[in-house]
Amino acid sequence: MSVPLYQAKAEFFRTLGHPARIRILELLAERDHAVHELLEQISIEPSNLSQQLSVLRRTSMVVSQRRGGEVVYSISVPEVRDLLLSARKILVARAEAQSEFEDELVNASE
Amino acid sequence: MSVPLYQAKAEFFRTLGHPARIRILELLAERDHAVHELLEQISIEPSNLSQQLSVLRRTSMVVSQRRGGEVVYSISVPEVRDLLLSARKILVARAEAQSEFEDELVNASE
DNA sequence: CGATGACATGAAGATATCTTCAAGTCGTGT
DNA sequence: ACACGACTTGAAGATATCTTCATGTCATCG
Repeated sequence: MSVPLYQAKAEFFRTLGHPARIRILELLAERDHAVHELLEQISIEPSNLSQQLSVLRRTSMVVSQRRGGEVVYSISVPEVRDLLLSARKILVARAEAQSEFEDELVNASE
Repeated sequence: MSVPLYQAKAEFFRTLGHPARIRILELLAERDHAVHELLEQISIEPSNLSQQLSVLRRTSMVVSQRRGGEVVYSISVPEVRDLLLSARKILVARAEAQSEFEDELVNASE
């Protein structure tokens, strides 16, 4: 392997590390979207969206195809869906742990 | 929720977006480690390791406890293990898809 | 053909993240 | 009390990432 696995993993996670890109992937996880459809859902400048799509393309997370006047994007790696779900679970678990801790502070009885 | 979920997710993935932090989490996924033990496995300056540990602490991915002369770190959210596994699977799938594509180019018969 | 809508690209300033260095804290053994 | 090992912290320069603006491409429609 040319690039160590842990470095590839880091790069992979880094491409997920942007709110717009997360939203894009979540929308594409539901169904394919044309760029102008994404634009309706995500409040971001068109050229910025294009940039974000280009980093997702570069890292092979999505693929695009021209369909008449529009360009349609789809998720290339369906497993990304599971990953987003895992992340959600962890965030929820972490949030709960956090609020338990706050509860302990409030009921300073334990 | 104060911060939209997709933004929290992005932050979460961003903290995974660094080779050293991935290595730390992988080591901690096996078992707890003292800082000097991590230092043996990861080629990085002590102060840099400390910085990376501090971002993992800040985002509640790990917790630390002093034990005598040393500081022992552990994973706070066990589900991180699954996440790293998912990531590995995706990377492998993506790598395979990539090499299939290269094969098609070579055997330009299809 | 010319105009228009839908996207992509390049460049540049603003912002965030990395890495390293110097200094500081906290226990332990002497 | 002192020195030393194990870590942490703050600051600063180097590097990477974001956002925006100006411009360019491509297909369709009149």
